[in-house]
Amino acid sequence: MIVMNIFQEQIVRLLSDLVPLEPEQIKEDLEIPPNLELGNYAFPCFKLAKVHKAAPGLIAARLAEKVPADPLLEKVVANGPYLNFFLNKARLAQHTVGEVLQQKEEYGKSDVGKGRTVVIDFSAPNIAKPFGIGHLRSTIIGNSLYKIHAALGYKCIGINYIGDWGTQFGKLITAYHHWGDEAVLAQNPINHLYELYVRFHREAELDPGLEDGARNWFKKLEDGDPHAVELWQHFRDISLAELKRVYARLGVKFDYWHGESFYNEMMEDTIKAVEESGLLEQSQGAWIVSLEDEGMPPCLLRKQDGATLYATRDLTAAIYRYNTWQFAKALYVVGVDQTLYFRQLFAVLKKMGMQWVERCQHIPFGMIRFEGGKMSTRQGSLIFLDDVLSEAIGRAREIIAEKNPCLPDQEEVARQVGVGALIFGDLSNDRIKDVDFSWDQVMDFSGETAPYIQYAHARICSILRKAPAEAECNLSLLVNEHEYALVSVLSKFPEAIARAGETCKPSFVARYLIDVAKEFSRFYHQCPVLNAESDVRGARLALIDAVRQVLANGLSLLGIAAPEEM
RNA sequence: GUGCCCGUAGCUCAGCUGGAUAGAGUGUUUGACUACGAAUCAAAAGGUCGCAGGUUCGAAUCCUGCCGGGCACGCCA
Repeated sequence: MIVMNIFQEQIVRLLSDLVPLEPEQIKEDLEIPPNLELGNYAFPCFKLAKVHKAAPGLIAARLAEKVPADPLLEKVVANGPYLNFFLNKARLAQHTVGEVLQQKEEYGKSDVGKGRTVVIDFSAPNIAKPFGIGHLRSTIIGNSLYKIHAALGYKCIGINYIGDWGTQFGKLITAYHHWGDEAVLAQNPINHLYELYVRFHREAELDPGLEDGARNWFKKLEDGDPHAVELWQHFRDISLAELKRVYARLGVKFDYWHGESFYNEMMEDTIKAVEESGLLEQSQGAWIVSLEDEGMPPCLLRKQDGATLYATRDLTAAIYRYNTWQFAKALYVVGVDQTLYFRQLFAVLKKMGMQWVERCQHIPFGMIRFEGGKMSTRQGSLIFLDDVLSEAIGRAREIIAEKNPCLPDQEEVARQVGVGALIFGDLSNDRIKDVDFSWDQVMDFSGETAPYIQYAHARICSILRKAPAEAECNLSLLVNEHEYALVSVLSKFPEAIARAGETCKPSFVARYLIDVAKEFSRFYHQCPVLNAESDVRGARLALIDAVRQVLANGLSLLGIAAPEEM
């Protein structure tokens, strides 16, 4: 619990006068009961029971007697071994709704990261391959982490470390020489490159000589062979153009497009630095850094033919990034399958004396599989992101045509809803879990989904169009069961963001938004707003305006739009 | 083979870093559009939290072992 509101602070203050524990400890122990009927906060008395050698229930009962009356609290009661705090509902409503409406877009943010920079490496698709849904995960998790850290006050640097260098380009050049067609390439560049890539791997199984050809061409590329460079440049340009189109559809932006090739000129310096630290050794013709003492396989920096590897470039990139930004954190949003690789990379940096390696963190996520199998670009069993987006948007378009045919700007709203559903489907679960791609799930817009949250938002907007919230209203009227539940959940937004940032798990924000939308939907069905008696109506308008604001702020942290109508 | 990760309702998943009767969604059954948008709400039914030990006042959560699944393990990225 790194963020406390004034109510929590007051409870800690009151308790620290009564209990032989440090405020920090009380803060730690303070918990949220399973449901609101048990109160807003609870203090378990088990630890005190040991100190006082008395039953926890007895201690709770004694404490309940001693806690002085406080305007922020409605009551404090002992319930078994717990001391339960019920907040003053009127004060909670005034404070929470007032704060949201005053801070607007700023509500939920904090400044814990003030003055610190976080570098986020995400998306990083392999150019020369179509953008599959595998890269989607890195893209949307990274995008959300960017926004969450920004909300926590960090200066964020988003880098798209595109895979525009490496042996794969040797493969592509080789394949192009064998089966490439300039006309087809001009007409449908991405598809043609994909076909070449798949064909290369199919044929290479029968003819291992192709792999040698590929390694050769990559070596030539690194040595600056004009023909190789020209082809590489061409493949890179057309792939980049395609990528930008996909990012626009997704609504994702980067501060830097420093791909692997960006670091080419610096790589010799890196290898020299490794050598100077006495780490570089030759083994079976390749140049490596041994990590035997760490219980890991060695890290390869140069192949037998002298060409560089992924690790060489990543090492270079890390050093460049630290020298450029002096980051407080560097996050690598990359799949779990590369866990060992990152441990190796960080171990080498550490051996080189780069103390800042402690600030580097691999943010892993589970694999996407399709019908039980791992998706593989090589085998061509890839699902194209573009197709997934089109299907999701198409589904949204259909539903709009059916339910809201007069909606203006239908195409854009369909994009917001369809893409939102896709993003939310991914971010709402713990990123470490593998996901089974299913079209059913992509097409399902009911239940715990982005459209559910967007729908709540749109309904609020619809009410507010009929009667805008007014500045003057009596928020202390918001004390019935549903209003209270809604106010309580609104007050927890800052904590949800803080937790998401701390753990680098956007799912905490996603889950939180479901709670808010669900609580709003209940309220909506039980409590009339427009037809309520005048004072209550004013207060409820303010309440739903606050809900609208929190939903919009939260969706934006996930990279999801909040349309006013849908 | 070794290491890391995962295993909660038919299915997909939450479970706030050890606490109060294990929660949602989906699917099934049923009810609600003559109140502000039914992409909604309400209700029923559904679980030996993989198995076995251990630590603890207290374990889905921590430790150990086993079972099942995934991933990784030198010239790909």
